[in-house]
Amino acid sequence: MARITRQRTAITNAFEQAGRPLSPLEVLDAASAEVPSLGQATVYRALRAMVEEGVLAPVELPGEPDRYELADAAARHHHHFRCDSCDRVFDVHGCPGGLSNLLPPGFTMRDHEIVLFGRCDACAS
Amino acid sequence: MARITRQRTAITNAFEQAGRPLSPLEVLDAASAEVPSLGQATVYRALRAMVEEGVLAPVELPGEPDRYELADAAARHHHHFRCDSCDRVFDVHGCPGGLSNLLPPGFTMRDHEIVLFGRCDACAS
DNA sequence: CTAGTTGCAAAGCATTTGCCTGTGG
DNA sequence: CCACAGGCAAATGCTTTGCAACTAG
Repeated sequence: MARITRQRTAITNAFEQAGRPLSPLEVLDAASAEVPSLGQATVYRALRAMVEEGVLAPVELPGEPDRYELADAAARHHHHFRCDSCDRVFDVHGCPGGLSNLLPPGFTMRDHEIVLFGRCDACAS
Repeated sequence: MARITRQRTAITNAFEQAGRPLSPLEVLDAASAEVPSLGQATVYRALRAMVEEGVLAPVELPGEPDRYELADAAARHHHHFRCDSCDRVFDVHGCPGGLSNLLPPGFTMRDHEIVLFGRCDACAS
């Protein structure tokens, strides 16, 4: 099982304080404040381990490095919004449904991903 | 303007014969049959140039290298399907709509992307 | 001709791995 | 104690770039 280390705690804290999906670099920045010696390899290893443990869920966006969010936030089916201006990613709840109607004949759908692009409230003004 | 070379022609042919979004590697494989000396750098440079010329449109999928498709195919609004088994990507026409209802207050939507995951007809059997 | 294109190999980035030291339990 | 975790640096994989040779128009 996973050991509870200073680094791991700092990474978990970063996610709890952010409340939105974070990239490995964002995690490194945030957690470095708490554990200055934190290395990038540790962040990547911890993120992967935490995904396997079910603590984090990966958020893969088009044309960008993967991000991660706390698994409990991911439990409710949701999608993502990426701000054109500040590049941050936010959760979007709800889902249009009816996507399986779009499938070509013979195709079966296992899952889907929806990403919205635009401006967040802070950047819209 | 772009010059018409053997390599460029081979790349264009690859897209026309495929009829679906191709990754740079898939392009290299397909076009190498026609121009064996084709190098990867040439493929990347040609793809970028063709996107700028408006001949190709980029298709960015979560967690994967970019793919490209012919711009005329991209002109009609559509989305993509990625097969879990063969990793190929297909176009999916249609769109559920109503996505702007999902936006949090104050957010504005410029565009959206939908990706379906599952099995294509060839792999479903 | 001659500017744009190609091919090769080296350079860049983000991410992963090797290896040895540190440490949680 | 000692196996797992961390830190550093080297390795990897995909994409880009530098540069000399090539070729379309």
